[in-house]
Amino acid sequence: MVDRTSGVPAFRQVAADLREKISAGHYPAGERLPSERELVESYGVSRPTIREAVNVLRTEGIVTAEHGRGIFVRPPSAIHRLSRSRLSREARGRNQGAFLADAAARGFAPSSSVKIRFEEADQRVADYLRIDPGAEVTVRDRVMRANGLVVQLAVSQLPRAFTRDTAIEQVDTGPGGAYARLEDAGHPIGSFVEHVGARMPTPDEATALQLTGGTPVVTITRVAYQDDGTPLEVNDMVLPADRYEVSYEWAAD
Amino acid sequence: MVDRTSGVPAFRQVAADLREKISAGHYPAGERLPSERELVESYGVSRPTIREAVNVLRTEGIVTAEHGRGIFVRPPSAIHRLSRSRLSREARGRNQGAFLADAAARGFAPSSSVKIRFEEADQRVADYLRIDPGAEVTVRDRVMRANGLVVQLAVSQLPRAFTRDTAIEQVDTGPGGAYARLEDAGHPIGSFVEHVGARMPTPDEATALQLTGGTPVVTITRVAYQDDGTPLEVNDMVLPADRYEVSYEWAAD
DNA sequence: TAGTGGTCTAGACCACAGC
DNA sequence: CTGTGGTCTAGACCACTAT
Repeated sequence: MVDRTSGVPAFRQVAADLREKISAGHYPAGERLPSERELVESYGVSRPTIREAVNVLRTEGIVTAEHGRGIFVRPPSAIHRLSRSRLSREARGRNQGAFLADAAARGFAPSSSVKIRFEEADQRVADYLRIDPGAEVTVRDRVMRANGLVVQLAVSQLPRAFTRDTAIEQVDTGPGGAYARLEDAGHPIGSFVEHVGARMPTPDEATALQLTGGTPVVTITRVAYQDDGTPLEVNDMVLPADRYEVSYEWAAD
Repeated sequence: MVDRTSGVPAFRQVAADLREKISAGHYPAGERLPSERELVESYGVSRPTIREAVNVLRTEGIVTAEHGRGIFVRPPSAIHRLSRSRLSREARGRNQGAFLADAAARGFAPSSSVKIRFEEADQRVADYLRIDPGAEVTVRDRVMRANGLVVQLAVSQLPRAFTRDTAIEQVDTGPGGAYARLEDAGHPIGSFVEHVGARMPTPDEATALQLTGGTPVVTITRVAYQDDGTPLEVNDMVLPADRYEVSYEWAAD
């Protein structure tokens, strides 16, 4: 029931009550909540009010609604842990790059599709790569899946001058991935910088990543540098925040 | 106007149309949108439908609603850039710790409030610190502000054995901050690990950080290790995703 | 005081899931 | 077929902002 004198909106009281019941284990993970019409009865408010309360919990990522089935408590997602060691030369030597290294370490079935195109660099990419805006870049647009589920989007851009006549311009970059091909072509990787942020997904990203409710995405922009400091690649990654944790470690200085 | 035959819900059509007008510059950043009642007229739908469309944009962080004033296009936020150099010994030598180093670098007026308490470590913290659950930890609960605006929450926990009789148990830890005091006490910092993720804020966090609409938070769990590998501190930070970008750089290996 | 967003009602019909 | 969530209407009243 709802306290009409408290000044707190009814839908917030309902949301708070359901949130508390969920965290107290009254509705365990995976469990179905009472139907909206049952909640209308038990809280004594109208259905739009119940729906607004449920929307609060959906935006918080606590529940998901399934059309025709009900409202379910969202189980915690399996977390992919990424650490910088995924980019080590040693990992490249063993297999085909960062994503496959993660798959091997965590035992999921990886698959990915790649589209390759050639474009003129926009201002932002040109700044990262220290080339002129409009210079030609090779764009590798990747969708990565784990057990069929899309888990990562990545758009990698490299100056075309570094990729011509290499397998980087092919769908299959071969063992060790694009970084191994850069090294083959006389561009030894010297260092990486990753810029990490988070935001709400665009509608396109939400569709591609099958994001329900209020799940944010983690964005990582990685820049790979040659050992003389020349930028070789900028890679924009988008990951569902509920399925990833990224770790970095370093020695104090 | 809305196409009733397309199968796309009316509120999504309205949201998509407004989104497009905003990104096309028809409504520039900071601009007020037409009022809900005006939108009712121009799209030919009911007010709840308009409100649902506006809620989509609010969840995406594109607009904010201000009671009694209107709906406004959200300007991009000033970004705080954090890099690992904020934790260098050299930065500690210059001032009073990571947050003040950021303030000095970026020229905002920093302020913070600290609450100190002593607790028994929970399982998660005990795992990080490699101590027994229930062992006493010193908890430093900090709220950090830039020009008066809350920009960061941080809860730092250290085994009490390392903090007894040090300024870490005081509100003011002195020059160089808690890490400098640990080093004074014979615990030289050897390395750091940071685990980065993102999620929607809890209601409490949304209030504390004054988050409107669908702004996610970036979470960073930092563990500081002594040079012999002993964990010294675990620090859970919560930052508004629209105001922060965190960077890490390292040499390829 | 007028205009704004915030909340809420009591319905209606549709689309999907599952028996 | 029944029950579920998804969408939508046409109002109503409240609280806040600005003039």
